[in-house]
Amino acid sequence: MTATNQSTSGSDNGSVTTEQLENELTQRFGFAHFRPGQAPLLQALLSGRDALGILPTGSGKSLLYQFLSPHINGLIVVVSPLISLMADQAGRIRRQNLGKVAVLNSQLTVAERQLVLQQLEQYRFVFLAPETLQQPAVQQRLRQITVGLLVIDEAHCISSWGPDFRPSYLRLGIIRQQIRPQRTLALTATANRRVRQDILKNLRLAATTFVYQASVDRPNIYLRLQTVADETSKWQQTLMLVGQQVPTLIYVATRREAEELTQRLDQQQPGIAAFYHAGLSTSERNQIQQLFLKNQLRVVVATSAFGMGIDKSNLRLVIHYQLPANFESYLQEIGRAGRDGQPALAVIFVMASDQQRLSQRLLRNRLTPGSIQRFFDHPDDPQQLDTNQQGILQAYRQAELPAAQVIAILQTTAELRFQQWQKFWTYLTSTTCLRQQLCDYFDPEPAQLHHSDHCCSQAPTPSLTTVLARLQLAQIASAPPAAARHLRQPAAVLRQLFIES
DNA sequence: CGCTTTTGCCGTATGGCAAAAGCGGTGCCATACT
Repeated sequence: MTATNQSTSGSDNGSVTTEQLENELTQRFGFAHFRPGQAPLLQALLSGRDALGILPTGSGKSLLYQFLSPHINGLIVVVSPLISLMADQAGRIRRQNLGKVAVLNSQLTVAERQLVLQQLEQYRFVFLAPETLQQPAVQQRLRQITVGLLVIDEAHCISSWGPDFRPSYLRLGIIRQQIRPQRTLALTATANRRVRQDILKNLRLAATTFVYQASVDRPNIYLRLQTVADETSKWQQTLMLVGQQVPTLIYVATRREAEELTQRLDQQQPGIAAFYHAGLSTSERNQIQQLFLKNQLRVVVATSAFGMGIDKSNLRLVIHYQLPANFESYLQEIGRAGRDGQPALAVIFVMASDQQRLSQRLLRNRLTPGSIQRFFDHPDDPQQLDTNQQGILQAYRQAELPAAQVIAILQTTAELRFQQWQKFWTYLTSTTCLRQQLCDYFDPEPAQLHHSDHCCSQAPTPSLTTVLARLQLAQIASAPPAAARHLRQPAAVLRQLFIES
């Protein structure tokens, strides 16, 4: 977690001190101190190096490129996975008057898009999706002008979405080499060693790239692994949790499950819950998000569609009613709790029957070597492929990859998904500390841990009721002032709560 | 992959049985329509 290999040549900014940076931070942004990782990443980038930053959710990743703006010649290009994320971040830059900003996506009319492209030099920041970056006209324009900084936001998408969902993510490295940015900054909240290597390799970043990995531990989130015998028991315990009357997010595996669980909750307490999945229209999704953010809706039952870019500070309870696919998803999803630094609870329910059900799901509906080959040989042959599968294969074909290589890529990805799931399952059914395991999985070096009951074998594990009684989630003020987000003592709060007398 | 649920048929009971179906989720972009 320390900055190493300070660059010594090729830059007039190479020797900027943390103190100088902090002065600038206070002057320009009004913060007294950097969050962990911000200063070393800025120093590396100012000295002309490329960088990869793995920083926890809500630790000020966008501040990095905002801060760098006056130190950089040329355009700052930010690659973002979601239109809503682009809109949020562009809006923030506009409100803070940090420079002229453009968003380049399908929400714009053809004329608007052409205008932005024509006047590209006049902007300070441009936000776009990897798909847009693939367009020849966009690439050509970016090659003509100076790109001072290329930012890849949510860079883990390269690894998690690239191979079998959004193949444009796999082409970022090639495009990067063509537009030749002066520096590149990749950012994410979750990346273990394999994902870090995936990101560096796919972006074609050099081995000298500065990598900063912060601890993934979120000490104010109490991790609870709850093994249940059957659906009835899971439902009853969920009712008890929902009875805490705090902002709650419930993750389920399917759209149908989200709707059914919402309906059952609604029968118990009408109006408290809504479901959220990608089958809803954009306006419905926005509406639910807004209600939830404004505390007018207490419970959201969601698929993995809910999360990225949603910044609700006072989420107190995240329930995994069904298991996520791997550690990465789990960490991302529980990470949405307690962003205000106040105590929060993450409960994950595990049933013995989950193992078979979920491994079967992963083994099913896969593209077989036969169907991939057939697609390449006879692209017009309408096989039993869904639109997503067709799109993926089409993209690989357009990238002029031979069928054999596509088969290998998709085979490896599928095997990896299965291994990730098995690994996650092993951990969920072991008796060692979940927090310890999360940190082992993500961190390069052991972090100082803040243990929850699950790991402390010397004491009997308290019941869920006891945990709830200690946490007193409902007593926590729902709307903390902005300053509370910089609070650095959640561990002390927890110690009072858990390590009593 | 193999287990559960639904369907279809029997032929007339409100079952019985076998065969067939069903079984994740994430979002850009385009283009063609009202």
